[in-house]
Amino acid sequence: MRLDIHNSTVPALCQACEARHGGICGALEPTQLQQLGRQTARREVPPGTQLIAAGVPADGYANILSGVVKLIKLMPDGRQQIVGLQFAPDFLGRPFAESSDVGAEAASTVRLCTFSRSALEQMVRQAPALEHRLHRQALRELDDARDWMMTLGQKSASEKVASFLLLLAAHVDPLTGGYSATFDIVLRRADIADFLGLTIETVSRSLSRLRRDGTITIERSRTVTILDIDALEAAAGR
Amino acid sequence: MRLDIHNSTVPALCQACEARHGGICGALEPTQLQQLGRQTARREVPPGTQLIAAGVPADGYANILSGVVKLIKLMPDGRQQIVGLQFAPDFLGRPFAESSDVGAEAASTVRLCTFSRSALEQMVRQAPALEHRLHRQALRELDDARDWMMTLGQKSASEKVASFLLLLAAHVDPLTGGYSATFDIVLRRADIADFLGLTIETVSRSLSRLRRDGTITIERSRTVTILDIDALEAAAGR
DNA sequence: CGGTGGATTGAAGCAGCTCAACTTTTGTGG
DNA sequence: CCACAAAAGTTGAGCTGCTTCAATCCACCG
Repeated sequence: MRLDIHNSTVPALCQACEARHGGICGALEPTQLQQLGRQTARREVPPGTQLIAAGVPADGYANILSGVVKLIKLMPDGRQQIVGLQFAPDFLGRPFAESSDVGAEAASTVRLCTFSRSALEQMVRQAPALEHRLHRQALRELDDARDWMMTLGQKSASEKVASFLLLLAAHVDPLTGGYSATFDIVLRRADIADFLGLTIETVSRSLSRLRRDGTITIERSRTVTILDIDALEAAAGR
Repeated sequence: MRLDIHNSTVPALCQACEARHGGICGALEPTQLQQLGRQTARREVPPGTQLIAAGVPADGYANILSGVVKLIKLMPDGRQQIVGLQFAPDFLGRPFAESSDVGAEAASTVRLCTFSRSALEQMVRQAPALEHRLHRQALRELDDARDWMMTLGQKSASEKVASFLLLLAAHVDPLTGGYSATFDIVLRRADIADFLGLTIETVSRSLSRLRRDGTITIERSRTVTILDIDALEAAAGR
């Protein structure tokens, strides 16, 4: 594997790009990567940065190279729901629409490979496989969204929190396929609450209970170690 | 509009097909429709028919010609969440996957235009615009799913029920773009409860309150008339 | 008619929310 | 490195909205 990664015709940026194989760029030929490479810019943003504003025409798209991005929906009265988390090497943005009704915000320090709407459209025209990749990611996100609907609609508070920890454990490390035993909760308690449809107090109580039960440990409110993965899965309701 | 609908090169089936323009087949040329037409079968199924079983390799795909289809996710302990409703002229099925982890069940009498996996794949190869249509529908469903996550996670019971009525009013009539003033709730109370993450009793109480407030009327527990659309939207939390 | 499945209504219990006090962590300046 | 302030998280106590359990009502159909 990775035989072609040192091919000199692949742009230097893309050679080292973590999104190269898992993300949408894996659909591109070296010459196409070169072309796209000329139109991309790397960006590193601090936590809290607004990446896409809901309802506002977006300036472009991006691949996530590292970090976690929150997708947020807002109600007129200020209530908010986090409708998804995105990790490397996900594609970020809403194709075929002027604007999206979900906002995107960096939950951690996030590194991005950004490009314009027209650059993407140009690449799609030249490489139909690219639209296929985008399509597959959309379907994967749809599956994820429906999974989470199950969590939001049917699970109890403690099941929700356990499910959230499993979600993080499965995604924070883009390289490994399975669960990470130790990882950082990059979200604040308020964000977790908005993701789970709970209050910060209930989230905190549920985490404390998991710790008291010996299922996990938590250091400085951020670093989680899973001590008993079976117990955690059971606590998540499956 | 509809100038080409009587073109004799379009298969008779498709000429009258309600899914023709709004659905994915709108992406096809008459000759392609002819070709697909030879590989499709119409089917009419009664309420309750299992159309797609979760986790089981699906035999094929379909367009919904009329009726309502429930998308259902199940937990090991039997709890279930309806993760979406599909109306004419939606495409039904999960492209690019052997099986889906959501099941599909007819909520009303449903008329379908069915075709095999290979027929679809063949058409996609010949008409890239078809994949584009499928992609757009996936993105629309993703938007819908995220909208509903907001409802599930943040709204109160009565807001959920009002949101559900607005959803139905906007979709039961595939022809009009806006809300229908009068429509049938095709789902049973138990289904509504599974869609909203509530119990049947709470759904019933919320409906009764909307009726008592003069916002809607309900005949024989099934036919709803919206008397005050503004009040209903306000009750839905927007 | 009577019977059956679905819907409504009532009363009591409890899971998660609200309000409030306290603790831990983080950031800043001496 | 410590002192201090601000922000974030935890814990407790009481309250409330939804669920649970149970009785009744209603539409439909042989």
